[in-house]
Amino acid sequence: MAYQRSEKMQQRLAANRERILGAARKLVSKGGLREARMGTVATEAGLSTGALYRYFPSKADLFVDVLNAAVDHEILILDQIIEGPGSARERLRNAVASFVRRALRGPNLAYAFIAEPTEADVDSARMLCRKQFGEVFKRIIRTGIANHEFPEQDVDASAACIVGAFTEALVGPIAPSTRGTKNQDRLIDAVSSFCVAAVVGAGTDA
Amino acid sequence: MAYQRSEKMQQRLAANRERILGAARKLVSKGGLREARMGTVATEAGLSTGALYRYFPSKADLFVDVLNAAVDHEILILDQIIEGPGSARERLRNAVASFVRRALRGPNLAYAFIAEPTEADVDSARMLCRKQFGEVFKRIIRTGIANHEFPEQDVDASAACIVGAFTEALVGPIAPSTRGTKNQDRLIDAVSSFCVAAVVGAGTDA
DNA sequence: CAAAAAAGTGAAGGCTGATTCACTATTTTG
DNA sequence: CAAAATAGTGAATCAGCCTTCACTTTTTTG
Repeated sequence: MAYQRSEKMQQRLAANRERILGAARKLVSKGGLREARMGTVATEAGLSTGALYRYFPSKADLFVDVLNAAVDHEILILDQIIEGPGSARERLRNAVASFVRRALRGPNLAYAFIAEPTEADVDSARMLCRKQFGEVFKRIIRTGIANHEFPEQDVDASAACIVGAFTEALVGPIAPSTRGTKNQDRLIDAVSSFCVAAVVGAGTDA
Repeated sequence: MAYQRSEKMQQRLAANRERILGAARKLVSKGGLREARMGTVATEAGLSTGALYRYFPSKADLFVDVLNAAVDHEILILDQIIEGPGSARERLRNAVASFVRRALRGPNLAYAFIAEPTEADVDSARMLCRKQFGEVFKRIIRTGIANHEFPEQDVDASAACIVGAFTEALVGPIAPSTRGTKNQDRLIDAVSSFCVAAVVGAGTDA
């Protein structure tokens, strides 16, 4: 007769899977993808290397899962802000500020991912994630344009620029130093002001 | 007596070195760092793999040289614009537009480099390059602030945001498609407007 | 509880690609 | 031109890691 996993067994397996994901997440947020070896993940998760392959078909798959989970979480938060109350301008500002703040707080790692590449498979997933972030910002920009809070503009370009801007502004600060909270606040402010001003004033120039 | 290279020999060696660099550049701008193998570089340059190591101590060294050369070239161009005539605002706009335009034209590859990562050694060189670009933009922002063309702002943050913004806006377009020239012009315009507006309006919000 | 199934182990296998090196070819020297 | 020095060759070596697999342990079945 067919093998049937007991309740307890199921839970243990699920727990293992979580531990693997957690271990991978931890390693990435510490040393980046570059230093995340399968062997280390296994050890960290308290399993053998071979066991990992019972849960994930390949390294790329595992890390894409980690990436997606992290990003989904961030997107959710951004979405709440974007869909929430306030003027488009306020929401835009808050969304950017929130993202930057969370990134600086670390050890969140949507950022390690965003900033740093590896194998082709994971890399293309990363691209998609950036696009996802872009989508969120496009929505708020469109809203603002509809409102006449923002001038007409190339929504795709603006969204990409926003994502690029805060990403880049994070690259330096994120990895090594945890500069003082005061500086962090200043950075959050600078970056969000930059993005808001850009969107509010875009198309003004020509 | 000590061996002394003849004129002709020296030139041949120098030419080889150039051919190697050229081959490497070509391969990177085509397939990215990821696909640039030492063997291929050698073939492309008409030499054997071993020979490369007479000219460059390692793959990383070779590609860092390629990167730096490409970036220096771009920086030079940016510098001319930044130090040239016109209002700070115009110069800023032109600098961004020029960079984006050149990137879209390809096969320039400061971009392949900017967008795409690899080994730690090359990667850290890339970081430095980004910082260099940032420096250029800091200068023009400072100028504009001094002029009262731009409001007071966190110059470091703004410069980083600019570099991030146009970089990101390029990532999609750059690699696969050469979208029509019309679209390219539109993109160039959108990105530079974005950056100018951001700098002009930064600090306005709060 | 014995047999069957599934989970877990970790050393060995493989792959990719940089780097080396014993050797050959070319240049320079005297 | 012979000897010495340097340049060039490319197959073999080395290294890092992911992935596999023969085997052990645990769980489930009857």
